[in-house]
Amino acid sequence: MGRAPCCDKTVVKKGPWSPEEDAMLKFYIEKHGTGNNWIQLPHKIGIKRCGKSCRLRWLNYLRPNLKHGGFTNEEDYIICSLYITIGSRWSIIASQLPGRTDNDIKNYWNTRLKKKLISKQGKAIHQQLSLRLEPETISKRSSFGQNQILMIHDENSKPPLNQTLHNQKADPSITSFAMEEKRMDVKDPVLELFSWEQNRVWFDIDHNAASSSYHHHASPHLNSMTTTTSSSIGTNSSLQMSHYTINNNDQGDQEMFFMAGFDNLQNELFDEIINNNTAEFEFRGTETLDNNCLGHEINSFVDYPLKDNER
DNA sequence: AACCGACTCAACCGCCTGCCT
DNA sequence: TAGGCAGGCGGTTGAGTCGGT
Repeated sequence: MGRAPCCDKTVVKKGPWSPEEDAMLKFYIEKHGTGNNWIQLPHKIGIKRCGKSCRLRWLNYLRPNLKHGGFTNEEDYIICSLYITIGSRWSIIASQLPGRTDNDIKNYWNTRLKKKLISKQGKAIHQQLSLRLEPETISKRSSFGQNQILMIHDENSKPPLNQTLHNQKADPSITSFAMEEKRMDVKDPVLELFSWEQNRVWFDIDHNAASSSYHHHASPHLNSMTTTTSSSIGTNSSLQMSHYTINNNDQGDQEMFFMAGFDNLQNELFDEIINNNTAEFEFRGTETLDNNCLGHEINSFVDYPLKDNER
């Protein structure tokens, strides 16, 4: 036996709301509030609607300060960033966008934004999103912090998609990588090159002041992003690149990269991702050592467009 | 002008969660 | 602790609209 319905479906009206119904609902709630009981609300107002329908109508259409349509580039960016990180948890995404409803964002993503991204970045990125972000594989209790860059590689040598996230509850202390390996010879600014190969993202660090050149290879597998690093002098060591993890329900932890200084560039970078067929980003900045933590201060980036035969 | 497929988005459905008794 | 219930949520639907032929 199924669950009892919340109201008598044979009595309540369904379909689009009339202006009169809207006016009655709006007038009543503005005067009396919801009374913390949506089920009783339509009876008090005197409209033949299901309580859930009243709630939805109020939240998605009638309540004050709602915005409809006209999503800005910044909103696009936030939606994409959060979708990549937490999946289709529209209410959480909506909580980051004042005046937007989860329904609006969901519709906008499904009808426009997803296609926009796919058309710009190619099918591979979409496949990557689908693979990585099956909602059931990510804990609903996960959270996220500031200064995160989620590096998404794909299987076809397309560019990684780097995203930084906004969150009002972010932990401001998260600003740098932490290395298990203690490195005491890092003094001067370095050039960092981010790129990708089959099944892995990689970046080079050229230590001007050091006697060796290090090549750090990150292998962001679906369920484990523990990385390894190797240097030109032949040592291999384990590199912990993240302070932060997202718990997958069944498959262990998923890690992310963190960097400092990226916030200033995120909109510019995002515009490049959205509007151009960017093949590669090269990040430039400063590497510092602090309490045995290797920090990467990103000051600028250069993007390289896709070649014609890659479009 | 008529048709038709694609698109949009308001609204519904049903499951899950958390609160209350 | 268990059961009932309302709220919350994400997926889906379908009527209306748009644009191309």
